[in-house]
Amino acid sequence: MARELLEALDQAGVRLTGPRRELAALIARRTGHFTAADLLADAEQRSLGIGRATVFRLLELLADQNLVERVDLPDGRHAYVPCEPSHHHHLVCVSCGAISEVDDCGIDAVTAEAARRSGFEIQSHRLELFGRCPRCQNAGPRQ
Amino acid sequence: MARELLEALDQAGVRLTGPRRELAALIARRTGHFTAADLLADAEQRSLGIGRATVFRLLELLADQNLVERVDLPDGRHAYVPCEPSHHHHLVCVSCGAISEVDDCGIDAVTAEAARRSGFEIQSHRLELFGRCPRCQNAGPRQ
DNA sequence: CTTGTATTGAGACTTAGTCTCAATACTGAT
DNA sequence: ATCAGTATTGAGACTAAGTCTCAATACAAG
Repeated sequence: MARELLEALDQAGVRLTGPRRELAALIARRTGHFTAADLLADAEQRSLGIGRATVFRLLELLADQNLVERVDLPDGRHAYVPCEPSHHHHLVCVSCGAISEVDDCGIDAVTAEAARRSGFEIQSHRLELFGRCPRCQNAGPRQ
Repeated sequence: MARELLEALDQAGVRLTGPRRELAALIARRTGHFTAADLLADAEQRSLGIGRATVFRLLELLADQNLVERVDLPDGRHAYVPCEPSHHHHLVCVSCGAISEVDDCGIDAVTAEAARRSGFEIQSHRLELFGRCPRCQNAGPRQ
């Protein structure tokens, strides 16, 4: 998966540098969502000597490329989720942080209806679903 | 509208203090969304001597009471929107910041379908729509 | 009025993110 | 292979966003 990220970056015409390869590997081995701080901590723990700015810069690059999506958690923090470049939405598990992707399955009708009612010209939308993944449901009763 | 906010706070059993009255008035005279920093700037401009902490504390109170909703702007900033306490979503004008509320109009079906496909037990969701309001559309071509 | 307690402002502190700049290291051309 | 030009880098200063503490204040119930 790190390979996919790197290939996509290559496609985008940016240099495949050491820090970028290392960060791609760190992102690949993460499960679920993570914050910039998480990634930074991973890098520091391994003494990779990667600066804060580099982490933010890479995340921005990946987000521009739609290889990673920014998610706003219910508590207001910003997290990132590695994902397919096509348009879709995320289901976020509030217990373990696992992420599942869902395609549009009907949202377009909702946005069209909202546009009709309000007169707005809708340019983009963001839908985030929060709940518990199947594993956490099995693992025990609601925390 | 400031009155409504204050009444609701009173209902909630908190004290109706000077700073809270003043901030409620400032919120009431705002149109569209605003950030904590905006409110703080309003207060400072009028030399109300209201501290930063007080502003954040009131916003949190209002959010708990669903009198104000937190919106994550596309650029990642956090904003607040005064609104009805019932569940609904917001249309945000990216030109002027105007806000329009839309009720669910079909989202529940979408979340139910997503739950069915993924196995998640969905607890909450957040939908934000971004575009241009009718006024900005008339005001001129896309910026 | 008085009194108990919620609320306050100040400002230190933490966390998130941006910016600058000289040093480094890719990469395509030779 | 090596070279040269330039994108990228890390360090750390900086800004912005938000939280926390604590002594002082002010609300509101009696």
